[in-house]
Amino acid sequence: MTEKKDKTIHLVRGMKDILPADQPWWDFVRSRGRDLAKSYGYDRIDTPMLEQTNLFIRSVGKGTDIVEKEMFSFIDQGNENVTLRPEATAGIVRAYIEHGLVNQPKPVKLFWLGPLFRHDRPQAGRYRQFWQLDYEALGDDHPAVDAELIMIAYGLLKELGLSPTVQINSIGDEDDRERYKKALVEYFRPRRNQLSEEVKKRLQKNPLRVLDSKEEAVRILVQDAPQIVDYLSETANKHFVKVLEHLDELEIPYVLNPRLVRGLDYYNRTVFELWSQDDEGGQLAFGGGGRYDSLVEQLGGQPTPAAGFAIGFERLIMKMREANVPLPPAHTPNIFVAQLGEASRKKCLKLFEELRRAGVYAAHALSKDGIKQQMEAANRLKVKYTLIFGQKEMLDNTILLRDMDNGIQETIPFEKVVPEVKKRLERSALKENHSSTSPEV
RNA sequence: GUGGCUAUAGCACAGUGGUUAGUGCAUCGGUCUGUGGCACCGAUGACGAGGGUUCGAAUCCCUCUAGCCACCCCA
Repeated sequence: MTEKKDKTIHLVRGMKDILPADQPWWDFVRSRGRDLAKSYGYDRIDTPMLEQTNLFIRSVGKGTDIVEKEMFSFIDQGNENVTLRPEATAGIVRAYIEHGLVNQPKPVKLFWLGPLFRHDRPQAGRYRQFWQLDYEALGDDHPAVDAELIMIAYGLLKELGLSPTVQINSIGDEDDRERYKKALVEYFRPRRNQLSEEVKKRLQKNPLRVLDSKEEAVRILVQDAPQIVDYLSETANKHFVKVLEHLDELEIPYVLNPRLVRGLDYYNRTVFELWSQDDEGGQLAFGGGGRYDSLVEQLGGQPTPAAGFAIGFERLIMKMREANVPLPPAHTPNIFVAQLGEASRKKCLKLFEELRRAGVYAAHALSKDGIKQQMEAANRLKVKYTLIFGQKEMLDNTILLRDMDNGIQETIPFEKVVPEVKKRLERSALKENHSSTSPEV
């Protein structure tokens, strides 16, 4: 507890600032997500960060790690047990029920985007506050819905410059899963001594999760274990086949992964994940989703089939950076207003504002005195033109327009500066569109 | 939640018991109150925190904190 350092306030563990330099990546992902939502007819919905704790216990599932040890939960001043949302679907479904969205034409397609909270151990690409975007389609049990969601998720990642693999499986309906779980437990019973305590516990609590264990011994055993696809009812099986047929038609490559299960209890039938191929062969999930046909009813709504997926921002952006994915061109100022002397400074702030109102993206450095420093600033901003307004120009009622590429300067009447600048910028923008073949950076 | 590794300016690094902790980039200023990219000069700014060993600690030891890696899990 010393004087200086310990008073420094710092980031809470697992939290992250998204600095101006990071924003282009985030903007890119967010805007692509939003654009796609629009073009597929998914309407934006926002839900609060804080929900009743029970919402997640009832949806995500009591036995899951998320609920058991990762939720930021607390009792508020009104003695209510609340939780910072650890995932998005539960809140969306709650809103769907609470506001009667059930009365809208089906499927009700929703797009969601925001921060989530899980008290996990932080690691690269894993934070305690992290962002996801979600697409959810409620009220339609047709396999085409599943396929469309996969198409969107896959397409979004492709548009962001990545090449994901689609991992897909069906975990059937509840009866199917019950029969399968029994078979699985039976398969492992004679092999119990090869299992760690951890896996044994999981086998009891949530047998499906044994399938995606990373323990070498378990992985080997799992290879010969019964597969859930063999336990699907006829309807569930048909559903799955139709989803796959759609994907074939769409020419979306996928990997049938009989060991794919998801960490939340509410899923049934189709489950899928989108993986990046890591150099070392390790897999990293960008996101995933699936059907959750009983969740709405479970949370007190009418029986409503539904499906959705979520994609996490942090890993996505991490991989995009690694892959040097080109970002859309940044919106930067294209003209700089430089002044010399007190009187000119006053005029220049006004001029800057007039340019802005006329739709010209201008910049200035009014606090600087030297012309040199202002030119430096203009250069750094990579503006096309710099306007120079000093004593001489003020007397003549003119202004200098300097082309920053070739250094050519022209004197133009002060009153005409705004339309003149506009005209020139428009002309050079046109020229660039015609000549430039690659939209760099 | 478990185990391991790491922690030096905004960033990338050097310094492994001995003056005032260096370098590059970045930032600010000067050479140069009328012109940017170059050059030169200068300035700002750091040993994660606390304790211990020692004449002396960025360096060795302990504790805490944080990050990273592998688990766990997931996004």
